[in-house]
Amino acid sequence: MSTISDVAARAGVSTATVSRALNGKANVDPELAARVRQAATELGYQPNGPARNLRRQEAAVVALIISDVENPFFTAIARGVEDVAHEVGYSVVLCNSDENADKENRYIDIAIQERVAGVILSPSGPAAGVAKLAARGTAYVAVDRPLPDRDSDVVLVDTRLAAAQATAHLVAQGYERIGCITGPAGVRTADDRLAGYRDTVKTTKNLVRRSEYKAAGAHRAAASLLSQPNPPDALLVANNAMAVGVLRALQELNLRPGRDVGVVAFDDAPWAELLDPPLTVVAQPAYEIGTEAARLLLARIADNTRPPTVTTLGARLIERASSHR
Amino acid sequence: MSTISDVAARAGVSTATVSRALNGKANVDPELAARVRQAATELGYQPNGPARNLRRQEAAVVALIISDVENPFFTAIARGVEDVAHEVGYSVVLCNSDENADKENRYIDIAIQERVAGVILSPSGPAAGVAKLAARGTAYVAVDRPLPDRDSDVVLVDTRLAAAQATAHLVAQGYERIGCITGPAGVRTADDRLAGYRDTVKTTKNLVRRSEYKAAGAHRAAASLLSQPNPPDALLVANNAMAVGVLRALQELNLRPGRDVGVVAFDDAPWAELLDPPLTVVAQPAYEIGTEAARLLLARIADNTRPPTVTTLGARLIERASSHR
DNA sequence: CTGAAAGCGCTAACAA
DNA sequence: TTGTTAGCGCTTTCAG
Repeated sequence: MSTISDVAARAGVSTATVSRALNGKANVDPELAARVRQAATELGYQPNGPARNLRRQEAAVVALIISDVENPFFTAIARGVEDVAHEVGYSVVLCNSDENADKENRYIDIAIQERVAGVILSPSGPAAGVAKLAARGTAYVAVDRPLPDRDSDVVLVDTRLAAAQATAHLVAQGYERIGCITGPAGVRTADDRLAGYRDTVKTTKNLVRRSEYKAAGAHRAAASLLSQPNPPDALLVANNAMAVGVLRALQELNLRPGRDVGVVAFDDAPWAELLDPPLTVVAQPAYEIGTEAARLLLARIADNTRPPTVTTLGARLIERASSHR
Repeated sequence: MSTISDVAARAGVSTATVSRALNGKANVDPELAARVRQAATELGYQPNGPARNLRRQEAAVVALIISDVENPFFTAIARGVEDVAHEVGYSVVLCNSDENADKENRYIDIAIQERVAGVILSPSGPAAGVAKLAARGTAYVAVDRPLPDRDSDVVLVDTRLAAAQATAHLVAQGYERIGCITGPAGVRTADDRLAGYRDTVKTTKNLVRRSEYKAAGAHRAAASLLSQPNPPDALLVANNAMAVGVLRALQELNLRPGRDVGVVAFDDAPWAELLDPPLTVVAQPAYEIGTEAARLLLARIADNTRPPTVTTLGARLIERASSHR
């Protein structure tokens, strides 16, 4: 593995000149620069990242810590982040925290140790790790959920409003006992979606269930809700994975979405239209969350003293037949 | 940001001792070690990764370069890799090459520059970048597709056999003009799936289409196939995203899967069962591909002289109604 | 068992 | 414009 001094020797210049030439710094004689580049190519020179990062005290890398790699909502965010970061020469590393505070903290530690320039994360709860980022002055921004007890840049979706509108849509369609299946208490998006639902239907009845943001939990929740003496005739479901569980429960009970039980779920998916009946969804602007978060992070890397901002994006109800009688 | 010398000073020992204590090396007085750990905690010491990696000439990180973060097949692989790597103290960084040779090469360069211990990748073609890994002696293993012109450890699925079996299943169900929609020529999985199809149905008719491994391309392909004078009565579809496009085309033409056109697609998905009729699929053992690849990579990191191995896993046909008349 | 010190490869003062 | 040189923070001989 050749080093900068090999290149310098071959080009007949000093290592400083090689460094300057290869990093496109001004004030290098074009002819020397050419010689340096040639020597570098001939040797197959690859700069030593750790050495560079050690010297610069920072790596041109941003870490993106998301709570579920298998959730298309988060992977779409990842694309948004990547596209913006790459434009300005940053690499993105994706870390999967799996909704698990330990893993999240572990990845935050790694990010700190590797001296990444910044971190974007979807916090899985009141994360102790984030305090470390703040303490070290590492730039970070939260997406999808705000950080409790901490103000930072954050990019959110107005999910409470979206939930309220989705519920209103079900009301408008003539459903009368609307239930809600949402995520765990304490997870902000789960609480907000429930709050939006309650903004629209004031009900004291037992029409709400919570579970993990997963299909299995939602399946149980739906089964329990629908087997009650006085079951709901419509359901607001708080994410995509949960929708799968709910729809499966409906199938098992021989209930047809739309006709028997109106269904609206958060997050659009390519297959939502393929269902019979097609699934009504609240589409969140995931890609834009990513691009916006990346832009904020870059701005904060450049200047960590700027006041924290809250960016709220809107969601869009896409009406399909699962919410029509 | 405190350094190892801060810790050393506070514990009243040398930096060498701190290093030894914190890295769990033998031969450190337990009492000193305790003092060191305490000092480290009090200072919130986080080792400087770049410095450590520079010195060690290697980072305890493996890079996973996949061709599509939004494809559940690859994210399942990612989980497999993570689970194995974490067990032995390696971190995993996920890079999304987007089926794009430039991005892939770029990520390979980054992996080399950052001196990662190894690379797992799903090659998007004859990648020049891989030669650099080999030249540098960085361990790597290919998943899903072998590397042309290069023998390395590789973890594959016997996708040709699986395609042949899936096609045979369609034949057994009484379909008589079976078509195939597969990925781009030159992509090994696409070619293999087509070959498996041809192993079963010897046809000279115009029943094959290729497109990107995406919904849009498959949609066009299906539309073109089905609007022929003598259209197919069944379709083998080479991946999950494509299945979405094909099913959409069927919907538009008012053709019902199973009854009108038999459909089998590669890759299972949680929503496959929700469709009406449910989708018959060839389920690939994605998670196991990941765990196996990680194990091979670890072995190769330990000993790069071992002969390359080819691991082939089987796929499983899951029969559902879309392939029943 | 512990400490002193060299040096990994690079960049950025500082000099020339 | 170019070169010389001093570290960045860590691990690891080598002495003690």
